[in-house]
Amino acid sequence: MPIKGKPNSLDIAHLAGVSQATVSRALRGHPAVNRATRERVLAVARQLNYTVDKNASNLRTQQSGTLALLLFEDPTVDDSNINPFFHSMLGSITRVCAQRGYDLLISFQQLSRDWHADYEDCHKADGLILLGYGDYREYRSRLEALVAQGTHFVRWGAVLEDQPGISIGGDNHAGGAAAARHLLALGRRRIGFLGHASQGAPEFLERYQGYAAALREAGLVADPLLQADAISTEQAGREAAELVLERGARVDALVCASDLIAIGALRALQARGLRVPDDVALTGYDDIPMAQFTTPALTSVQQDTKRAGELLVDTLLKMVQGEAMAPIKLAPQLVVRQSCGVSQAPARSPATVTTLPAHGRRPSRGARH
Amino acid sequence: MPIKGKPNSLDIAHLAGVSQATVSRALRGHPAVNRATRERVLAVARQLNYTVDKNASNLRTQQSGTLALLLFEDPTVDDSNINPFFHSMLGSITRVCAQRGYDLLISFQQLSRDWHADYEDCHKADGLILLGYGDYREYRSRLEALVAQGTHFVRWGAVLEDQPGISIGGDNHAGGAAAARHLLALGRRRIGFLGHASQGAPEFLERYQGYAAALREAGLVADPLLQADAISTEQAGREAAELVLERGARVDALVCASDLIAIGALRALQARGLRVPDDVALTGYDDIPMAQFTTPALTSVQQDTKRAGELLVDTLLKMVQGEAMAPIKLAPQLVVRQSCGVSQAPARSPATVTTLPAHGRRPSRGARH
DNA sequence: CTGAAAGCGCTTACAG
DNA sequence: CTGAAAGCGCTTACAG
Repeated sequence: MPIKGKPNSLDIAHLAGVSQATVSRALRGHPAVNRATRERVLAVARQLNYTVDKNASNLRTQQSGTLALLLFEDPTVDDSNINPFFHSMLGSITRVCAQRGYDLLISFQQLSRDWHADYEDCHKADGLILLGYGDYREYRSRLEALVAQGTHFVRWGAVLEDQPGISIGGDNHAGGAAAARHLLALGRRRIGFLGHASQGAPEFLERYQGYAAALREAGLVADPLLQADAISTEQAGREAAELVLERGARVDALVCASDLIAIGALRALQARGLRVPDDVALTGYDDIPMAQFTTPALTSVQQDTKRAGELLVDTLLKMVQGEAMAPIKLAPQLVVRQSCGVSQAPARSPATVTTLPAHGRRPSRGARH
Repeated sequence: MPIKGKPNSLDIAHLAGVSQATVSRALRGHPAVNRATRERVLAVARQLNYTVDKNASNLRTQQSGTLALLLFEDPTVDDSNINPFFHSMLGSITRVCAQRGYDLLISFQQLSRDWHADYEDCHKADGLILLGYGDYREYRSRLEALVAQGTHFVRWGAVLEDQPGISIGGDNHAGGAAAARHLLALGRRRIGFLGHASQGAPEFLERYQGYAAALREAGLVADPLLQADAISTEQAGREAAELVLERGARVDALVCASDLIAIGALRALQARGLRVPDDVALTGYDDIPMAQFTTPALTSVQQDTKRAGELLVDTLLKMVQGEAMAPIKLAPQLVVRQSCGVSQAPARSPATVTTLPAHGRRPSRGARH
């Protein structure tokens, strides 16, 4: 065997005594190839450690067998600390891609970069998965550009009306409502909300609206004095909690738009000598791994990241194949721990999990509408 | 503009009134191109939203501008739970790749899969970054195969003598010793070790050896009754702690080979009614985010994942360019929290950090040997 | 400074 | 069932 670089299909052809076209067919399992021929070719290929050059085959077929995951982060967030919620999404997406035989390209983009043309246009990926918490108003126009170019993409985030492209997200309204109802059922009445309740953060806004709706159901009104904006970081949570406390209004519970916010709030409360849950009860959102280690352990709204990853990948793959797909909302689950005080449910396991019906959308497998 | 698919360089050439070769040169910033010509080409390209087809250019140049990150996990680990330590490595590697202008392909491989030919051979990546905790004996032969094929790769893990390829890793001996010395300084004498102390897990073995060396320095001997094997999961940690306790030998401290093991041990101890740190002190390893949220917060040995990511990527990139590189050991830091009891150091901040000198290797920037 | 031409390694109609 | 040939979209000597 010559000690040249990687062998190509012509090398295999010579050694197997067939044409290069036949090598290609044999390797791809083309049905017309004679069985004996195919086996000869495969044997030679294996012996030479031959693999098909992806650049060449992709160029020829005009597809890449690769998906790109683009993660946008709030620029204010510390570079090295990706939101833990995304880790679990990433793990799930990676595995599903592998199962489907696709490679995954990943990139942590800044909103400022000119990403829209990056991957699919240059044929490095067949489609894009967008993940992130940037200001929705800022990047909505980017989504429109992607749609206009015919780029295939799915996005994790709030599922809104009249949205460019396909979004898959949790039912944030149901999740926010569940957290608030849980607190109401435990007798809390002065319930605040920590997190951006604005158009720029539609997921948080929906959680806020769910929270407010639950209060209304109970004949209460969401008190603006008990709400403070926060992005999804511990520090922002701490500052938001301090802001609410400084306003002096009575508060006996805080629904937080994320676990990181809740952890920050927990620290702020404890620093003030307030007891959680005795003085102020707390709920988080996402159920990141840390939630079970805080003291008290955090009651949180869990999103099914495993299923989310599957839906994102499979939806995108179908879109790449030309199918028209629809947005999907996933039902969240309330995970009850100790940060809200005694639950009425008998605490048999360390955490009690309640599945919530999705709000307005069917959460079932492959749900479309 | 015709509504055909993506424009190619010939389309640009026609519209700019130049040859296709000139378009290619202009786009790549070739110095010989006339300034006015280049600007005309760039203007047309921008207008048509043209991007170079990577498959074509990679095929032509025989390189990909892409690195592949292969993560191996212990097959016994739950699929959805990647070791949190790897998350932070992953974040760091991703960012460095982006900074260096490289794309990153990621894959969570099972050891069983035939990965060695996967990425570089088929020209999807110029080099491989290997990350993982599989059994070292099992995959050492794979590393040898990679070396034999001339594949460019770097690996995160124990830096051993006579190792195939280039490894970059923490100074585990120094880390294990630091944890044990800290406990010794606090008056503990019956110090155990939780984690695989075998050739199959060289990082854990080195930590164990550091621990044993520190005991020897203090005139003590590592008691086999106080050691139990564990892979890096909470459950394994719990079981290992239970095993040690069941043996009935007196124990007043446990050095754990990872934070997950320590968290499991913490739960096992507390379930038995033992107080941490009063009855048994505990140290972890890796300083994952959860370590600061346990009660008591976990004293741990921190690895500089940011720097590790930089070194992995930059070393690999140099290897791709033909440079010969050497292994690197990174100095770890002891992060003191509450799980070992009162520290002699005045606890000014919530955590006291001590940088340790690397053991036997220079930890300095770009260190080689 | 620019163009014509070769060629990277495949896949896939088109013949036979 | 198999081969000869075209062509995917680039980059880069080679001329001029």
